[in-house]
Amino acid sequence: MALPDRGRTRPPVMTDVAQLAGVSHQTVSRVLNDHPNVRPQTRALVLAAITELGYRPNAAARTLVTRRTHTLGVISFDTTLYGPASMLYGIERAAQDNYFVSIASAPTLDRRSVLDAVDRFAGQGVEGVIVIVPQTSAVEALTSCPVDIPLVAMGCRTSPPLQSVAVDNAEGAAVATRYLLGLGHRTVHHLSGPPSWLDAEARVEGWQQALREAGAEEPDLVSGDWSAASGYAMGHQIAQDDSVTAVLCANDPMALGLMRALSERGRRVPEDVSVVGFDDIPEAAYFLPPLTTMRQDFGELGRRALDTLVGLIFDRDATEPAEPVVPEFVVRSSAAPPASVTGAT
Amino acid sequence: MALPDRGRTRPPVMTDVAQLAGVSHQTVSRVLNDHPNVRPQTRALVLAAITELGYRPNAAARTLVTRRTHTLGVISFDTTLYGPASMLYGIERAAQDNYFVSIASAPTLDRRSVLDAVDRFAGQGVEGVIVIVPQTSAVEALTSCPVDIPLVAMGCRTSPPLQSVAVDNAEGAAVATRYLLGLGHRTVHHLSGPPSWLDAEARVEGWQQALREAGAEEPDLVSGDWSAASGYAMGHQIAQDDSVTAVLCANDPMALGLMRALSERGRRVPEDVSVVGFDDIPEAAYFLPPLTTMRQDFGELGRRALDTLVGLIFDRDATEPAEPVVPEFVVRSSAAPPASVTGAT
DNA sequence: TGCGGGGATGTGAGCGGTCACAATCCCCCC
DNA sequence: GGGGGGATTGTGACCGCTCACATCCCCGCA
Repeated sequence: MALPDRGRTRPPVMTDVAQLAGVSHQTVSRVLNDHPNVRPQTRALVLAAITELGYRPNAAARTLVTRRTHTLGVISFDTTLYGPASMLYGIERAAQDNYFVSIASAPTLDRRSVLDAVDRFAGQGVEGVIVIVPQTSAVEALTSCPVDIPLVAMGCRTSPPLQSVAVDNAEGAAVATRYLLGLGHRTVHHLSGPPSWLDAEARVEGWQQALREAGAEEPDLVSGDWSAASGYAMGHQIAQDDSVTAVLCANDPMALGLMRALSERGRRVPEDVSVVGFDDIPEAAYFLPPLTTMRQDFGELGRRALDTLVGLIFDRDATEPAEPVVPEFVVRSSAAPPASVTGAT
Repeated sequence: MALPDRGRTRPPVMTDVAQLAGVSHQTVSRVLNDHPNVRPQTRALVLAAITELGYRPNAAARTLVTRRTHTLGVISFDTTLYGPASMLYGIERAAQDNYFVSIASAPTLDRRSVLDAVDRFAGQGVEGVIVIVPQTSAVEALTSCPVDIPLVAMGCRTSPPLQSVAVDNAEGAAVATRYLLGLGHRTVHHLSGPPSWLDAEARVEGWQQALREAGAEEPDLVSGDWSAASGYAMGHQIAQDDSVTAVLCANDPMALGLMRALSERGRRVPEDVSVVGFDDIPEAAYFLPPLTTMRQDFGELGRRALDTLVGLIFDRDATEPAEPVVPEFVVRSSAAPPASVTGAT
């Protein structure tokens, strides 16, 4: 299982550079690490030797003594989903200058599989881990994580001691709900995400609260699994109920599925039923009709997650919870006043 | 810039384990590496010491001597796009057991930025790199990559010596075009991807070839940038031309944008214009109307990319180009015979 | 009773860097 | 002309592991 002997000779090491430049290995090291107190002339000599030899410092050797890997791990469930993919992208963009980012997808989100992923990363020597697995089970597992490593959860609020950066899901859902109520709808139905997902739960709470504030009746909850397919399936159920005039969906794909189900049942959007999504995926503006939705700034979230993690890495006690990112409501045409208000059919 | 002193004492090392187990460090190493010739009793002793101490081998130290990092790098352009995200996911799932996968996104795909990414990875010591950046510029840069490292390009065919695993884009586009032609359309328009993207070009070729084979007139090419927004923008242009009855789009989001533009101009899909996409994103089945499209098996592609890369890592000369993955045509309802055939308006 | 030989284990030398510390060197000032 | 003192450079130890090799033990066989 050894690596084949690639290339002609063994790659140059620091001593080779030192020899060629006529200095000691330590001086080469100084040049490499931008130490002051190296004569410009000497530095130039070393630099020349480095390029001539095509020398590249050995990361493992350096790590062995500095104890820094400049690597962090990101654990995610399914990076094919727009949300996780965007967060991952945001993290990577933010980390690029200072860290390598290593990824791991947890096949399921039970305690075991999440903890295994953390363990794997710890074995690799990552300096910290960001977790995009906002399920209650995962969060519980992480809260009592046996591995001593800086950890940040991402996407939704978690309780201490587990640090997190979050979008204010509850507020987002509340704003959307109030908007629909404000349009004149008697009440708003909610097609939620899977029960054990924290952000799904937060959105449910926000929706409920807005309903309660307005004194509106709280319809039964219907939940999907984030996919358009589930939105479509549950959509048929929703479409049967003629009293439904407004539906808040927990993400955009489900809204898409719902709209298709609605259309198949001959119920028009927004004339008969108003639909609002969550996320603002790039395609949302081109749905038929264009989807009114709650935009999340995943890039910003990624940046904050990184900041928080770095804070944790360098100062164990930086435990002040970060402000949640507020989502932005994007009004397009999938939501409108109900027929009872406009007077139309 | 040193790491803070996390935890109470320094983590246990091999010698600690050896001492506790009453053996030499070498024996511990043997146990760790599943060497034969260790008495079961001794092995048990060592294992016990390991768990008692919570010992975890130091990856850097091991790498330093074995020269293996068990890490590979994936360079991608925008992992937010469905295609790249899925490929990345596929790679990660396939690699999980044997490698860590490190990611890097190239902000642009010029020579410089791609080569920088490879260089960064080389500095980290990855054993190989998979590149999901199928632009001509990137491929050219990679073909003459100065860094001696196993490299596999992903998504579309490249010319040797750069290895690649590919989807047969040309054939896919040809099949879709023939399908539309077979439906009775006089010709098929094509809303292509950006010019410098290899897979976009391959699809254009396939489309052209199918047209030529059928003796159909070849309309001017219209190209977008993969986004629904660009599909929408170009869609308006296409919608103006009443002679257009069938459009093959180079991916699904552009098809979505196109359909919206069409609908705004009062042209129905598929009655007035047939639309076919490419990729089969999970949402495609829920577009209005459901999109007929060419499905790509990105997971399989990821697996193959990994296989190829591993082949390259262990046997420099395994240079037989892999068979391209054939996409699967998925018929839904966005394409139909033209009005001239059905006799309707 | 002595010897060959293989299994089990120990010993010491690196792997390629960085760190702490020592050794120079140079310049300035008394 | 000699003594700081800072800038510059060199020396050797050491990070934690694996590798090559030496050693030791025990058994079978002559």
